[in-house]
Amino acid sequence: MSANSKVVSLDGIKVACSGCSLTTLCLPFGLDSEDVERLERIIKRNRPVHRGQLLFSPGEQFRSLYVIKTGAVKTFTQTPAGDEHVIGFHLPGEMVGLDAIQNDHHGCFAKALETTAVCELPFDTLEHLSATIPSLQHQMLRLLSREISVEANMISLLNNSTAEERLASFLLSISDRFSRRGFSAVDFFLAMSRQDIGSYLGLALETVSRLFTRLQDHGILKVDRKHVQIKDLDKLRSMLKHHLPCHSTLDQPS
Amino acid sequence: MSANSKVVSLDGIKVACSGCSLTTLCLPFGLDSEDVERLERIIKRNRPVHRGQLLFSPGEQFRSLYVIKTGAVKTFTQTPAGDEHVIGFHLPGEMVGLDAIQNDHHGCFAKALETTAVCELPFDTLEHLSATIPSLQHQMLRLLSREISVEANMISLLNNSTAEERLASFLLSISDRFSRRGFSAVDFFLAMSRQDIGSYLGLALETVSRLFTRLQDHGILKVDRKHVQIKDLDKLRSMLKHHLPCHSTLDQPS
DNA sequence: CGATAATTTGAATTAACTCAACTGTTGTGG
DNA sequence: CCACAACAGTTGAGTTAATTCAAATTATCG
Repeated sequence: MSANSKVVSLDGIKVACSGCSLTTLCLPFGLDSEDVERLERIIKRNRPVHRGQLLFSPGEQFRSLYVIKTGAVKTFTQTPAGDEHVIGFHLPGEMVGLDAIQNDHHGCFAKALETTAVCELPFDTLEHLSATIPSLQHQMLRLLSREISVEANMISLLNNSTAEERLASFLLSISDRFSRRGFSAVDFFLAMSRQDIGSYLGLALETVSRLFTRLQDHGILKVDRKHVQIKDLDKLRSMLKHHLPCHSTLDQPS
Repeated sequence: MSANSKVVSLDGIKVACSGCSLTTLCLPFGLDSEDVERLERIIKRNRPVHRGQLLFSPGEQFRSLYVIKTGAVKTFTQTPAGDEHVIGFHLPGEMVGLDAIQNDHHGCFAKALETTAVCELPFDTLEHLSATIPSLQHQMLRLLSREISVEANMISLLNNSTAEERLASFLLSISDRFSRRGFSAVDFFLAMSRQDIGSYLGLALETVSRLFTRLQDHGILKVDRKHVQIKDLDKLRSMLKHHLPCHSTLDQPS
């Protein structure tokens, strides 16, 4: 609502992708330093988004893609009754808003789960730049394609897995994404509530809670509210080895 | 396996997007006639794919995207135990293989459900062409983005709907896609088996069968094996009005 | 025409859900 | 700074939608 007038000082400040720890996980991947510089120039630095604040809402005109720099964001829809349906969680290095390219309008909410810094990429400018930087165009297509693969995997998980396998898969995904960022793969804080996890995995929040307890009883996890420690990563992994596809396309770098 | 040597006569034959009834549903949408001509020149005409034949398999090098011209294709993965997990069904005007851009390798099988004609788009050439035709680049991004939206909708469906709502949604999707192609929205043949539908919707094949019977008993459908007639479209639609998101992004043209 | 595969239908089972009560945590205003 | 309200999480008990297993029936294809 309120305009950016109070933070003009931040506007136009050059964003340094080149110095960013996310550079190999993010859009600049595969670009040479000159092209990264051209990309940097179109990125808007935004003021941090605080817990509970929205990046965008359904129906809003699509102008920009957002890359999470720090923090965490959930995307979700809402029913007329007011129930939230969580679509996904977005961690540093991950892009939000890709579904809106389709028809120029956002189709979901994006809400910060904690204080979050984002890079804003005005899409029309990004598209123009893509046409002149082949590796950027390629990287854009890869990112979209990757999102399709990730979602296809999610569909497969929802179709073919028990509640326990879903939670195991979720925790391994979070673990993997944290570890790529250089954080611990076995000790982290979840930014989202049990309700959010349940909504995302198609489970009742009570089921999620019970599963955390059960995994802790089995010595696989140590759970203290949002603080999760994986005590037996191999056992957690073995929980979803069963009906996994032969050729898994996931877990490819960048 | 066998090379194209027996059908060289078909190779290099110009594919006429301009005369194709799918042109407004397909990649050429939004391109002017000159650009459509440039696109046509890179499309390979392939010999028809017969029922049961594969377009590609997991692990195979990604070279081309495919657009279904006529017929139907299912994409699926396979577990070590040999169980199929259906990811999606692809009807005329729809593209297959978008998930493989990500890492240059296919991650699933694509199998013809009936005799199917496809347009093959060599991806590296398509990418080069995109860089010089802004509207083609835009259309590519839109197509990928659309796929993301469709999959997000599927995730929401699997997370929040009963078996009955899933089947209703599936039938309405098929109906919609047929009607866009100029075919009847209320009278069509399903190319896929009950097993395939069940796998796609995360249901046991017996459940799918029972639901068809129940919808027929309620006067909503007339089902004779693969032949489905929708007798009460409004009632079918009302079955999934309940926990639908407020702002649905789906059902946008092209 | 016969064999194999696909579909339908029935009966019993179960994983996850809903409802409900309770506990612990967090943040806010007096 | 504490009290209390609102929220988030845990645990228990009973219910149910969809499953699995089983059997019968109907297509389809060589």
